Amino acid sequence: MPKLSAAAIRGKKDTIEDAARELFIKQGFHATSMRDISKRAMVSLGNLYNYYPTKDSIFESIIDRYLTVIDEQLKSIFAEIDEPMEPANLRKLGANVGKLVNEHSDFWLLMYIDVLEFQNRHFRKMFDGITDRFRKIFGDKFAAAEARGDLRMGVDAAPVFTAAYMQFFNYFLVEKLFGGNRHLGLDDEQALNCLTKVFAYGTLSEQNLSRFKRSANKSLSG
Amino acid sequence: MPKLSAAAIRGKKDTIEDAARELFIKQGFHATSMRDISKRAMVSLGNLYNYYPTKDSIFESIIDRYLTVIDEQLKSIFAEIDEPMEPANLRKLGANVGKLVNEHSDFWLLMYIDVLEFQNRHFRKMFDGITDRFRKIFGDKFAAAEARGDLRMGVDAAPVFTAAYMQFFNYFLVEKLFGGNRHLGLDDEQALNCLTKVFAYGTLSEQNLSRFKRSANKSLSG
DNA sequence: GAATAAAAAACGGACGTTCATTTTCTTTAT
DNA sequence: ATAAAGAAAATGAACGTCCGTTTTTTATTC
Repeated sequence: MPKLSAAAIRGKKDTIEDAARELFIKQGFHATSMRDISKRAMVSLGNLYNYYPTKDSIFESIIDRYLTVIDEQLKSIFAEIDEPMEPANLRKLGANVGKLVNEHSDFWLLMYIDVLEFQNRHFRKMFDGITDRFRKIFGDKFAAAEARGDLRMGVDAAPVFTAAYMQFFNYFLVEKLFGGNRHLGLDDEQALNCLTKVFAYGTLSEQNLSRFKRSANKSLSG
Repeated sequence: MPKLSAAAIRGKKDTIEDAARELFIKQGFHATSMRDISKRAMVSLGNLYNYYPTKDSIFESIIDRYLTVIDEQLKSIFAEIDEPMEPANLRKLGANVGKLVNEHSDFWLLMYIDVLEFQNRHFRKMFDGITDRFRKIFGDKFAAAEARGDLRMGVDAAPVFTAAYMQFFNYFLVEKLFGGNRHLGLDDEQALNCLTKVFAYGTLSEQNLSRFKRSANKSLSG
């Protein structure tokens, strides 16, 4: 047999990793055997070891690829935010985070596997120094908003923006994975409105708020 | 041998469950064997089955007992809140939640085990309908605050209080279990102040805020 | 037929659970 | 007072199965 093309190898790895991911998510890492993976991927048990040296490495490979996908999506989410503390933008952030959580809930389950079985080795970077990262992305916007007097006196926008980001994340994760069906007593749209309002009123200066109240209040009911 | 007293049985179960809990948390449920548990609890392998019919039942027993402990602590945390939307009380809520998370981080790891390996069967009740529960506890307080004009027009206090509760929880969980060291760029005290401020300014009416600003602003710097 | 991929078989060990056996301690009989 | 009896608790070897991985064999393509 001739050597497989890089594309063919990548394709086969994809089918193996798809199968493994589905099983890891459904029943956990330790409860999933290499035989389970080989059956679902329709590959012989021994052949798995032509592609991965160990079972752990399959998990790591899945995470590595997924992390880059999520990173890209996050980047594009942040890219469309021109004025981070503006209510409409906060709400859009929340909606996009919701989409990210719901469309890739697998990924977040893998994160919990990582917390439990690998001491969160692969996912640490998701949260470590996250406020500083936001400061790098939006630092000038934060400063400009402060200079314009958009923010209340003494408010540092970076941790508040981070808190909003985390709150949106946590809201949708609880909804999706922890069985908190409508745990805020609101549907997703209303919850987004409610949270957006809290963070808007929580940080914006009164002059800015009155402007916001006139222009957008009706669209954030609930 | 005569029958063991109920207290003796309970004592032995405690030592078994303590050992099992430590192992489950350190290395996960599936990675922990009955032999591991028997060794750490200094009980013979076979004897475990005089106290528990299966390995799963040990896990369930641990969770059941822990859930009641946490429930009690939560109850006492809520009991000392007389005015739920008042900033000082929100901050105290946050501090108490932080204590709960840090002193019982084991428990929350068990929750992630439950999410992954038992479809969150045992923990669902933690979040299901949580806003309604807060409405039952604080409903009259919420109504009174609204009647007094403490809240901004159109603000429903229940979901906001829930959001604050969840935010505090999430903040400390990320700090403790997900390796987000100072992920808001602040220490715990400053983070509590920052989050409290957001939720206070996010919900309180302007007349109430100016009162609050005069009296307590200096104590919530950061 | 040389080289590589795929499949199958085999390996040593660990798993959850069962069970025959031994130990422990109260109760009863002497 | 002490020994025998008996019931419950504790033990650890044994069972059958499955695990991750390695090795051997077979199939495929040039």
